[in-house]
Amino acid sequence: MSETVLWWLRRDLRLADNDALAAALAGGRRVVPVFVLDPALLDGPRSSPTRTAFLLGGLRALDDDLRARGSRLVVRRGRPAAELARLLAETGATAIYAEDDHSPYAHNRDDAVQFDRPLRLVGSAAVRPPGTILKANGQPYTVFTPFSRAWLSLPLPDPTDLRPAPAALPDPGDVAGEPIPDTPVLPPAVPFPPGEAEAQRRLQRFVDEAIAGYDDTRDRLDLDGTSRLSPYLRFGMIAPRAAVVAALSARGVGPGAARWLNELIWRDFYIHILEHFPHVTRQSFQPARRDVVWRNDPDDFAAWRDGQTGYPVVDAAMRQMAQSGWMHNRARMIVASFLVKDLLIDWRWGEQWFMRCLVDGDPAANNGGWQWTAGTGTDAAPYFRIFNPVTQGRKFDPDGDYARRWLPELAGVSGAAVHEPWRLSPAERQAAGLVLGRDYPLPIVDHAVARERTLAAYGGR
DNA sequence: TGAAATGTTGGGGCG
DNA sequence: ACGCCCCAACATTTC
Repeated sequence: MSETVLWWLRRDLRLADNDALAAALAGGRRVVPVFVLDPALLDGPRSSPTRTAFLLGGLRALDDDLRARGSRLVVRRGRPAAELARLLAETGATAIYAEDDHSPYAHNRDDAVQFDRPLRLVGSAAVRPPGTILKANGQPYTVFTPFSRAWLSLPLPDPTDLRPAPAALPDPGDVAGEPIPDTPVLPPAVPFPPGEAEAQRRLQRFVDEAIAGYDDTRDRLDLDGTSRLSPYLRFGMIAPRAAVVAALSARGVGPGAARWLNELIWRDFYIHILEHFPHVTRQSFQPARRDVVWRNDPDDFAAWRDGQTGYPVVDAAMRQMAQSGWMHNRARMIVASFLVKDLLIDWRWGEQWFMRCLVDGDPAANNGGWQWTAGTGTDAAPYFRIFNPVTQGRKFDPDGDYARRWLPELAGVSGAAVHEPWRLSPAERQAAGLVLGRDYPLPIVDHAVARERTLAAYGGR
């Protein structure tokens, strides 16, 4: 019998362009594909039933893809190191192959895998793994623009660098596993069918239809101008390298492709930041910003969380996330600015709530985004950059369609006036069938007042 | 990957 | 014709 190895999947749920799979297969070995359901992740304080449901759907899709090629997915549950130890004993495997994963939790998890047979980390969840982009003095970048310049100066991938999915896979043999759980169920309102095939279709559709206009429409809340690939990138249902190749190939269509590539470089940037500065999960990247006196009013937090702040663009976005598991990136900045700078609530409260809701919730990107908004992070928005929720709504949802889509109680208010319902005349409110304070809240804070309060709290004056 | 306050300019109304 | 004022539009500064 030929040699056996384990292929341990974590966040690379795909067969195409999977370096770890290719390395496991080298030499014609028997490969046992393994996924370990890790209770520390699935039931932790930062877990999300929606994201778990998406993951389980991805496992099902992967299992189908494996079975179509003569293999199957072995699913176990427990502490990964313990389950892998059992699997090595049961299969006689001589090595474990996995794609490198870079969060602090991932490193601890992988460091616990210490056996007489090696864990070989091949490839990366980043396009360019941490450590490969450093300043001349060997230090990591902490500012995005020079980071991206260095990122782009390295050899760029092209289509020939992408490995096709193997047409056939070896039979993993008789290895015990548990059925893929059927709960939690992905709510029908979540518009992300899991799986590698869907991820590839979306990338293709985005490149064909939307990437040319991405530079103009990416910030529009009311349009479908983004790729909506984030959940798939989060779980590696598509290789980030494949997304980069697609962006590079589309450069001829206009500035949109370069802009989207820039977003993919931001993704790598925050993976690197988390790798080099793991303390950012617990506190501000910038020591000078650790002494902000947060108000942390629980009622304000509840209003924000539930989409009941009285600012329609904020509330629409929070309800979009609660119902669909996803939020437009512009809206993420708006609601984050509102929580941190209008309500003066610790950004970590918002960061955790996002992790509990988002299908694409990812520690690096989520932490980076929150610290950016809070003005506490690398290359962050300055403390005095405070979004005006009305201005943002009028600018990026100019007809009010996004607000009305998620706030049925405002359906009777037409146009951009929906962004400040408290300014409607009594006659207009009556015509819209709207009683403020009953159907929809009055603003929980006056933005102008809140802004002054935050400028003072951040030590501006 | 802001917004508000403040400053400047230039056209038009008007005495 | 001229100065004065108002104010919108734009630019700059400040938070």
